[in-house]
Amino acid sequence: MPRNRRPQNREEKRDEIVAAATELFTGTGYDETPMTAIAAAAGVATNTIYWYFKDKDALLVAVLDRVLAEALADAGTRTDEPWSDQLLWAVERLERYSRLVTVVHARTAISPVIDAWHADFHRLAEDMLAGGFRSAGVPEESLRASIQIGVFVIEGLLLHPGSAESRREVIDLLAHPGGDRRHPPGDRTRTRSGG
Amino acid sequence: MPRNRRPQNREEKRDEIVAAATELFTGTGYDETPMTAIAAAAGVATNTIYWYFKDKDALLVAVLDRVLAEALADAGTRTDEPWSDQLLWAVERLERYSRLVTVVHARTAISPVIDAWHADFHRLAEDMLAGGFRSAGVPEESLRASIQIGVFVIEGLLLHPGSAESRREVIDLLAHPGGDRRHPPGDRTRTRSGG
DNA sequence: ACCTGAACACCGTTCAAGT
DNA sequence: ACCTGAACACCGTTCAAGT
Repeated sequence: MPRNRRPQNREEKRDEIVAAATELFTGTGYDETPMTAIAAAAGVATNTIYWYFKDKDALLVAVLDRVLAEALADAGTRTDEPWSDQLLWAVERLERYSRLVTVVHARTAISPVIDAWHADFHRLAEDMLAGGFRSAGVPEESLRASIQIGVFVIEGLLLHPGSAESRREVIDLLAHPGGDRRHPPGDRTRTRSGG
Repeated sequence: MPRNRRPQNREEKRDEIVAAATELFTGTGYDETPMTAIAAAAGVATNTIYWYFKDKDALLVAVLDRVLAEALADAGTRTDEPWSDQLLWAVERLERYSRLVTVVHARTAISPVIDAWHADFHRLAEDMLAGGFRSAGVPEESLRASIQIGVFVIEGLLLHPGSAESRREVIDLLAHPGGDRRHPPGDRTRTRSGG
């Protein structure tokens, strides 16, 4: 009996469970998918899931990690595009996970693992936004607030999926708060300064 | 037997149930409070709640209506203050309901009543923000996007309660996106807008 | 180590029965 | 019309028992 056959199967079966949970959590919803459904989709007995994961929240964390890693890998190929295009792409890329966004917020209040993941994710998002805003010329004094607004706007767009047009409008305004540097929808002068 | 004694008691008991649910939903959480706890707090049998409300979601809607009506009544006394102060006040006033905000988002996907309430609420918030942004001199062309950003930022502040300082920063930047009209960091005196 | 059938505790909701 | 005790269906999790 080879020593390392089991461990390999273990990885595979774990992945199958996470894959099934990802599909069900994003498509049907976390509260709406019983553990029995995940088990059935993965082809194991319900309680087998508890061999691989402490509880349903731990499984959710595995799903979140998986989904985030994929998205980051995709994003890696786009770092040379303009700032607002990257933002727009990220929002559209993540929109399919809007149910995960809401459930993370809902469970943050009660599940320490989800809370920790949520905090980590915010740190990551803030770091990425900091780079973008700096490159867009946002002054250092308003950088922190701009980042916060950026995070909230992105979350908002994910939570309330709307038309492509309004998405573009919102991202443009977010990425170039001064009003300049905008790609002209039909060129226009910007109305700045108090009056 | 007086004809109208019963209806009066009915109102009262309904109110007691809603009051108990409000306290428990905001303090403990929606998913975390069983119907039995609400019934116990209101002094009725569990299934009596179902005489007054179709189901738990309908009770949640009653809670939301109650809480929103109170907040709007409070807000009515503040309409003469400057725009960004009103915004800040609203956020701080609503912060105690952050658990309601998350549960509304979570249940919007599955409960038609909650979905309808949520849509109504967004319309209301957008109307109020439209007035504020217009008075702050936001140009008509970027008004729609500004309103959306405003809604997202307010929701974000409610979902992620932070320090008073960062709250103020974010609201200031949101209310005066041009960058002018801001109170200088050291100085506490407010530059009254409009002039 | 890995997997399972059966049971447990809990919860939203319903029902038949009372006044 | 209003209220209730008891039951039902469902779900996350655990346990004792298997390999």
